[in-house]
Amino acid sequence: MTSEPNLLAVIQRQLGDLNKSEAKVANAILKAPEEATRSSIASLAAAAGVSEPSVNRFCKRFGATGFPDFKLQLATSLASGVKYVSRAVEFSDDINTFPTKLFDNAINALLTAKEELPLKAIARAVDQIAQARRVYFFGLGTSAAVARDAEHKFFRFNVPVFTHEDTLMQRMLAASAGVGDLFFFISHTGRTKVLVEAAEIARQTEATVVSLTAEGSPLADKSHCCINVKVEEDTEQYLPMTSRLVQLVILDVLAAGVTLRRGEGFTPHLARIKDSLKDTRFPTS
Amino acid sequence: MTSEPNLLAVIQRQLGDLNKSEAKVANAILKAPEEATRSSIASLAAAAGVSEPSVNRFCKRFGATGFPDFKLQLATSLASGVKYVSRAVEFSDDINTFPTKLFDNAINALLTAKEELPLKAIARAVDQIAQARRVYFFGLGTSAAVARDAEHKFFRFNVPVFTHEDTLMQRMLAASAGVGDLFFFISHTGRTKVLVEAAEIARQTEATVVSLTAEGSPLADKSHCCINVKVEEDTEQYLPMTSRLVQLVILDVLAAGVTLRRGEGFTPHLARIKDSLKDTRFPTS
DNA sequence: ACATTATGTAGTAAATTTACAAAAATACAA
DNA sequence: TTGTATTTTTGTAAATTTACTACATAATGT
Repeated sequence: MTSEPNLLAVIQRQLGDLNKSEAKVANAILKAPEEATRSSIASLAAAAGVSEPSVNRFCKRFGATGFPDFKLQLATSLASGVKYVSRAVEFSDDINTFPTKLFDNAINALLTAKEELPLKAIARAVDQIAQARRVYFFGLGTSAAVARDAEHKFFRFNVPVFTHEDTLMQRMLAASAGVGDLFFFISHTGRTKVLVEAAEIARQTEATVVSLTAEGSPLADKSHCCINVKVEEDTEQYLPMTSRLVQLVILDVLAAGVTLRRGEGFTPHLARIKDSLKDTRFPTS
Repeated sequence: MTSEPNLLAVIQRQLGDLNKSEAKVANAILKAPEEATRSSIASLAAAAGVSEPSVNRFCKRFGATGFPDFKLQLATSLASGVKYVSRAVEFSDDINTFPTKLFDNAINALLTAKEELPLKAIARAVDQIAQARRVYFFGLGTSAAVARDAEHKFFRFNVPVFTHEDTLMQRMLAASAGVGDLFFFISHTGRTKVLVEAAEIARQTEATVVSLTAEGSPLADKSHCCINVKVEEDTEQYLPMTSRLVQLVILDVLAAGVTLRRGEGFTPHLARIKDSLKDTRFPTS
């Protein structure tokens, strides 16, 4: 049972490839998914305006053994929380629809990423970060914000952490690197020239190069270790929204991995950092 | 249909109050719940060593209209039950468990946030951002990274956008603000003194103050419009992980809202920005 | 006009539910 | 205790609903 993260999303995506009566069934289900899980094949067929075998064929097309199995998958999919499915926000959307769409997209991206986590690469990156004497997080554009977030997270491990958005600084630091230095490149596409060049320069030193980017990209090729993020970003969308969320959570995973590596004795150190912020805040009333 | 949070737990609890054959059914289900959702009433009856009507009576006892309805509830319960339990990472976790935990926590946070989206506040913030002549995103620590991300997103709207991590710059900019300026403060706690003070200073001018922070916090009190984010961050955890994800998606929502406000004619402008990046990338092979 | 695909009809098999009867358990009096 | 009445539990068998299969017809494309 290859349970998809979201059956409704799959149906929505394939809408175009369906023939007439299958499309009718699809629309009936998308219109009232909850109800579909409680219907008999006869009532769903009536609701869609097709015959019962058409419904049955529809179910088999989507990998179910039959109608009851399909209902089960649908119910499971609905229970996971993401109800509505949208590719992109449309200009016809209003305040009641587009926020939900964006949240659903984000949730879907994380669900998908969770299924295909590159655990070996993650474990290896944790090793390398834990051993590093110095860690540089480099990214540009949206990924620069991710790098900044990583800096805030990782500096707590007593390892000097640096971030630079300045590409010249990135090159110079890469050029002067040595043993114990780790360069962590963050890029959605893995094709940004200046970043790939910086990775190339770093790679010519004794430093370690780790990247959080797309598999098979130029940046991935330059890295000792590449954490592959497969996020199908809607290309019509002009802003990389979901991929950076996945990147952030993967950095959380790396941070947690390093913490676990440090062992329980490290907890007081983290607590001390937290306490140091106490005086900068208004007390809770 | 008052679907219980976890049907298996309910069955377990009532085990003592059941009569012989019902108990047999209960045990069969508890032993292999997943399988039960896929069984027919005949096979489950056989597995439990009882007659088919006994299984049917069992189902009705637990609030279902019949066997199929029961299977549906069970499947729903199994699918959602696992996900809604967010657990902290333990020192006994290993590479196979803690990444999933962190992803589940992130997904849960987004699911919860989605349910309680403050749509009115969001709509209002979109209005205000769309009207602003200048927008400042201010945050500190982790929220500074969020602010940086927001900057990358919002500068595409032909509205001058600024971010500053420097608290003195934040104060000075706040002090010299005027009509048409919008200050957007990002803070998980809403209690960071320097940020609240900057908000207070901005508030004394003609500028608009919007915040993405906790309801009822000092920062929220200083704002014209507060987008309330209710994320129950694990207080034992030393890093605010999930709240910033929710903040980021809400900023995506605001950006999308502004785009929709700009109308369809604005799309070419966004495309132009995207195209401008083309030459900085290695072409896809 | 033929081949292919799509869809529906009707019959069949399977699954579920109901009605009812038998069996077991319980209560109570002698 | 023991036997009997009563209630509860359980199973059998039939009725009903539901889902599936085989085949025929319609639509589509070549």
